[in-house]
Formats: sequence, structure tokens, C-alpha cells
Amino acid sequence: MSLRNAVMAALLDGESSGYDLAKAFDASVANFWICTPQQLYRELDRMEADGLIAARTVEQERRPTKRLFSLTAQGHEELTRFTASPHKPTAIRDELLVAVLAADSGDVEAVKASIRERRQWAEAKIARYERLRAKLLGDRTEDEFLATAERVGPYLTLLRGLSFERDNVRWCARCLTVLERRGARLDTAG
Amino acid sequence: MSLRNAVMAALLDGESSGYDLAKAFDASVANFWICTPQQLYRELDRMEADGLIAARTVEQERRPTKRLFSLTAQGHEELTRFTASPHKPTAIRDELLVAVLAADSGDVEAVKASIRERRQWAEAKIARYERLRAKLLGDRTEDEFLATAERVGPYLTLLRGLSFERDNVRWCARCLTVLERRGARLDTAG
DNA sequence: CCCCTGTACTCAACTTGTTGACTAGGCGGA
DNA sequence: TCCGCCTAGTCAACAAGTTGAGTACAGGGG
Repeated sequence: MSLRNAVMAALLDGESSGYDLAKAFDASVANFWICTPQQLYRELDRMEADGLIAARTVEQERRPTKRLFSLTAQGHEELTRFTASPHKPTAIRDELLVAVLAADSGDVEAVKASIRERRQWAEAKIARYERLRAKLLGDRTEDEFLATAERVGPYLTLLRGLSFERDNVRWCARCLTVLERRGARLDTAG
Repeated sequence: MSLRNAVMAALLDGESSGYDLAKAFDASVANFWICTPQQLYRELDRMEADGLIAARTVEQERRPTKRLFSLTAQGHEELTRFTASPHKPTAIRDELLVAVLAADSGDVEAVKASIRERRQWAEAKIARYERLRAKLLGDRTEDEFLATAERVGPYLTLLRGLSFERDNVRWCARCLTVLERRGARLDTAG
């Protein structure tokens, strides 16, 4: 039921089409939630049926007709109720972690390659988040922004995504050091 | 398909019952993967059917009969293949983040309470991870452990879980500062 | 002229993950 | 003696997430 709430939170920025939401998810909410377009369209249909969002069909020249969704009063209410409800903690749930857990009796070189790849990916994400951050701040300092901006939620969640990826980079580096050192030891010992 | 691999990685420590695995998951693999007992039992049945694990029924005095599972050669092979395959990056997927994203137009006080609760929970997890770490290290220093231990995977994933929760604590503190400062500002302004 | 990319979706099938209830015996404390 | 917790599971139903293919039109490049 949480994709639903994430969508509603995303619609706080104004009405949006399913297609745009898919891209927006990729660009901003993706800091902490990901989903496929299919999931989004299905959920949007259900949310409309449940009266949480309203659709407005917009005919376009030279482009397919699209449907713009916006939060209804009921949707707003529901979102507020959600923010007031308790939230279960989550785990990382990352395949790479499973691979590292099993690395000792698996293909260590391949795992190291995966870690390197992940580190690069995380660095790219960090760069993207930093650009997004600069865009959000505009010419304000962080303090000015936090004091004056209408919404700080997007900024705070961006910070979480940013530190998550920074942490990933550090951990990847640490793993590589450890695994390489062990590799060297095993080579000279065996 | 990744729970399957997590289970196989957990079975590297030796044979285990479904019940024990559920607890072990809670205690160690939970650093980065969580699941319910039901999921585990279902997956174990499937894995047995697929020949990845073998079950041994053990009758006990004064306790229900249990089934101990262990990795088969095929399971080992499959796990190695998994470690050598590419792994998709994941997002955090945390309800609390969704709540913070929507906090500006939701129930800010309730969100703050949720953040405080989460911070406490994360601190408890950190304490638990630290105990686990001390147990893994025994009387060795970290360097000694990393050089001599048979498996470093569990230690490395433990580090990831640890730094994830430390990051959570820091972020929670940051959010609370920001939200409280804004609350004060809005009170004096409005 | 054709292919590729981008917009804006839809449908179907499947795998994963969640929730709640149920069985059944032993153990310990009030 | 009864209550509730611990061990060790099972069953059913549902919600959420994934994968892959298909539709349709428009613009741009070679």
C-alpha cells in the first residue's frame, strides 16, 4: 500500500501524467522508492477508482492524448492519515549483499567485479543527487532554503538517498580492500 | 529469486531447520534481508523440490520433530553461479521516507514522533550489531580476523547493516532538527 | 524511405512478499 | 491446574512487484 502513498506524495508537486510520474519517480522519489511504469499505471487506475486522485484527459497536438492526475481532497486526507500512522522499519534487501555474504565459497573475482560496478553506479547516482540538490537550493544557502522553502520533504529525502549512496561507495571500497588483501594472502599462502 | 540465494548463503554455516533459519535471518541475514517464517517454509519446500537443499528429519525428545536442511552439491553450484551473476542496485523503499516526503502537508508532529521512534529502533539495532561483531571477532583484532577467518562475508555484510543504521540515526536527527526549527519559525511567524 | 527514438500508454502472466489463522505438545510460573 | 510462551511447523488468501510484449503516432537522421 505504500506505492500509493508515494504517488500521492509525488502529486503534491502538482498534477502529472502516468508517464511523467514514471520519469519523476526515476528522478526524485527514486531516492527511496522504485517501481516500473506498469506498476504505476495499475496503481493510478486503482487510486482513481478509490477516489484518491482525479484524472483530466488532455488532447495534444502531435502527441498522444494523456491523462493528468491530481490529488483529490480525499487523497489529501488519506495522505495525511498515512503520515500520522506508524511506519515499519525496513532492511536493505540488496542482492549484492547476498553475493558478498556467499563470496567466500563463490566466485570471489566476479563478486569483486560486481562491487566495482556498484561503486561506479553509486557514484553516478551521487552526482545526479548533487545536481538535484543544487537545483532545489537555487541561489539560497541550505539554511535559507530550509527556513523559507514551502516544502522540505523532498530535500530531506534527497539527503537520505545521497547519504545512502555515499555509504554504499565507502562500503564497496572497504569490501574491495578486504577481499583483495585476502586474495593476496591466499595466493602467497597456497 | 533472491530469498533463495540468501537462504543458501545462510546454509553455508551448516544445516539448519526452517525455524532456526527464521531466527538466524532475524539475527544475521536481517542486516540486509528480511522475510516472514511463512515465506521461508514455502521457499524451503521449493528449494528441496529443485534439489538445491536436502532435508533430514530429526525426531526429538520433548520437542516436535524438525527437518534439518543442508546445501546439496547442486545448491552450492547454483550459489556460486549466483555470486558470479550481475546484481541490480536497489533503493531504500522505506515508508518513513514517504511520510517525510509528504510531511509538509501532513501531520508534522506525528511524522516527528515516527522519526524519533525509528531513531530509537535503529540505535537498538546498532547495539545488537555491535554485540554480534564482538562475538564474530572473539579476541582477535579486526585485521587478524579479516586475515585468518574462514569466511569474511558475514562480517562484511554486518558492517553494511551497521553503517546503514548509523546513517539512519544521523538522518533522523537531522530531520528532527530541521522540522523543529521550522515548527518554531512557523509558530512565531503565524 | 526507413529506422530509431520519444511519448503515452495497455494487457497478461508470473513471482514475491504479507497477513492471519491453525495445530500440537512441553515447560514454567501463579 | 490453568495460562501463556516456546518450538516447529502448515494452510489459504491476498497484495505488491516484475517481466515481456504490444499499440500508436510523430519527428529526425541517414
